[in-house]
Amino acid sequence: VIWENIYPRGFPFHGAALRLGKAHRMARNATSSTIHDVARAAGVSIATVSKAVNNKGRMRPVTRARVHRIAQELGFRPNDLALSLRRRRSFTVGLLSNDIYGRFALPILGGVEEALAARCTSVFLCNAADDRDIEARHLASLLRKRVDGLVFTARRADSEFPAERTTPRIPIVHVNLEPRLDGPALLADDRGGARLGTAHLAALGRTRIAHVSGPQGFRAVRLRHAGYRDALAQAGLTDAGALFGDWSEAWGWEAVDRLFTARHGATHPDAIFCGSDQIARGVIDALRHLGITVPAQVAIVGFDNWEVLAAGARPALTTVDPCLKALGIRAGETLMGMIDGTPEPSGECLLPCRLTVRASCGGAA
Amino acid sequence: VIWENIYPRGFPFHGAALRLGKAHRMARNATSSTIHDVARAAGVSIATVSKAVNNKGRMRPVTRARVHRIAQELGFRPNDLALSLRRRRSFTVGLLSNDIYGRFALPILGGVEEALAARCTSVFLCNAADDRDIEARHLASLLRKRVDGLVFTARRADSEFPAERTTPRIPIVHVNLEPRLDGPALLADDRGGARLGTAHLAALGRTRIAHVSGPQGFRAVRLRHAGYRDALAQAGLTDAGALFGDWSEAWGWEAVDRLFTARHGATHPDAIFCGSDQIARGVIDALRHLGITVPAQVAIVGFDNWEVLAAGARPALTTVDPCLKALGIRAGETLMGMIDGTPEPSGECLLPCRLTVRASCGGAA
DNA sequence: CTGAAAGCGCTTACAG
DNA sequence: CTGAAAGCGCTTACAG
Repeated sequence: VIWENIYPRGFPFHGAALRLGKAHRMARNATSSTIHDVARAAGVSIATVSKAVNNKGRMRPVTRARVHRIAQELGFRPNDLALSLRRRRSFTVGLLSNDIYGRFALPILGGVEEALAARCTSVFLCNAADDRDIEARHLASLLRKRVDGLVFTARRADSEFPAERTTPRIPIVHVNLEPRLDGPALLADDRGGARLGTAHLAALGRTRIAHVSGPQGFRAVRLRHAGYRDALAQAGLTDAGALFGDWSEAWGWEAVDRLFTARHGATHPDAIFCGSDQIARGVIDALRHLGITVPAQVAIVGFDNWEVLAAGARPALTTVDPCLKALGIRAGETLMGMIDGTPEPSGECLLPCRLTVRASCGGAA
Repeated sequence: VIWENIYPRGFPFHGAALRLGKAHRMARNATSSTIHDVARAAGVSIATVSKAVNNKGRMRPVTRARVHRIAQELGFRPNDLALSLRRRRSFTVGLLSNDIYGRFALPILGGVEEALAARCTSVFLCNAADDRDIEARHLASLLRKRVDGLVFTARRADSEFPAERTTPRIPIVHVNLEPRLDGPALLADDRGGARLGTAHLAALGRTRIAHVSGPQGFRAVRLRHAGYRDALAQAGLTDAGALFGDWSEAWGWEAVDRLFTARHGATHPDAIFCGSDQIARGVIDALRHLGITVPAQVAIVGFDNWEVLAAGARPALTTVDPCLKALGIRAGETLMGMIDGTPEPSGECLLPCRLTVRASCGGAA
């Protein structure tokens, strides 16, 4: 095929007749029609085309209509790159995480994307993969691309992320992450959520409520433990034991072994508030294995509302939902507000968790 | 605070001394220094700055060094918007899915992002959320942003996605999705994977291998079933029964009930090849509940290598890994190749699955 | 009602 | 060795 003049004015190959495959043509990003093409075809100036297609300014209705029609026929698609250059606003934001693969980043990411799409802005997805170099490169690239704002998220709220400490001069929001740069941080209220889950157990009449959670090095673990103790105190109950291990089902099995097999007598817990659904899942499976019925003998509450684990459990797991997607949506909206000029205080802002009631506590919703 | 002249030449407020808050300033995207600023400070022309910072052209080393230093001091960061406009290449691609929340989109997405980041191109994340309108809007936005290429992915390989049927004139690749527009499609080899899993069971000496899978409406279910039968035929074994239900643990429990409780005699399977890890998980738990030991009495193989389910199972699940992340990486590389001009045939390209051996079959790796 | 011109921030032949 | 100028594709005051 001979393509003539597919290179626009000013391009090195302009004017040459070149023999090119489709692939090559596509590589040059298939020069779609511009405002000049429309202007020429409609017999007007580019200024008029601009006003017409943007429904701005004043002109004879018939002119506007003709321009519209021709733009349509030519498949005219305004070039946002040019627009952004002029506007000094790209309608683009960067989402940077140290762990995009993590199960928890996903709903946040989806929420942010949803909120931004609703405000006509696109999001660049960047995974720093726990690598400082990659993180720096992503950040530099985002800044060169003139994103209007930045959102940071991480695997853990207490991550040392971003490592970069110089704040770029654009709005920033942190999601489920302690803020390390200027700008607000939206976090799930772990402590409040734990209070909610534990109080649910107490309200159902359980009096010997144990706690099985992850590594105490995690901020989330400490906060959830604190919330558990808050609720106990409030209900006038005493601590039936808090066990800390790792984030795994295996640890749930082991904890049950410690709580029910190794100990004896009537001191067994009648409820367990777990620090994660994974742990809760192990606990439930282990109890069934021991012939201890859930919820009749022991009621269980988890944390995370990780659908595949919680809904698949037998009985299905009642659990605290950190509402990560809502967090993402809220973050997206906050960022858009800042971009539009609404001042936002730096610092942490906690969003409430919700209890998702299934079958593992017996009580109905 | 009085900010003078923070608006560049040509901007409506240029030249005015304005009283503005920080938020407002940020909203205008904090006009960072341009090539003109550097040129002025260095006492050279912008052409020279351009050549200097890009290490192109020839000039006195001392000039280059000075420009470098000044650019550094001024925190000069080239504006990619301007660059892209000139180059007609944005170093940006769009990733559009009908289900970004899905567990399967995640590793694909991560793989694509990783491959593209390595080639200095950023990815726009777009979730169509099964909504035609949103899909169309995202697509239009991506095209206006002049992405260099597009990758489509979906919850199911046989999704009617994208709904849009007119192919944009830029490279496209489909990942784990039957192609509906021009361009190649990279898919996991479900049939080959199922063959792998079933053959593993046969090689271990199992002779009565059953199959428990999801809804037959899914392409993946039909292909995995076919692969299962391939392997059976190859091993000279007969079909010990294929059951189709839904993608849930509960269905795994029910299938076990049908296979082991409802039937009697010596005809029980000694192995089950499951169509998903979720199903396999239900099967394993149900077997344990019945006092049937895995793998001694019954060996299990799953499909997906969904870490949280497979590693958490007791015993840990041997399963077929569709290598989704590798698929994503490959897709990213293919797309970059196309953008650079390498022609790529349209049509499906299957990538091999791998067996991840854990404990549910007994045999070691 | 319509258009010419300047400008957004860059790069690249081309001339000096 | 260095710089003036044109051009990427748009928008917006301003003049006619």
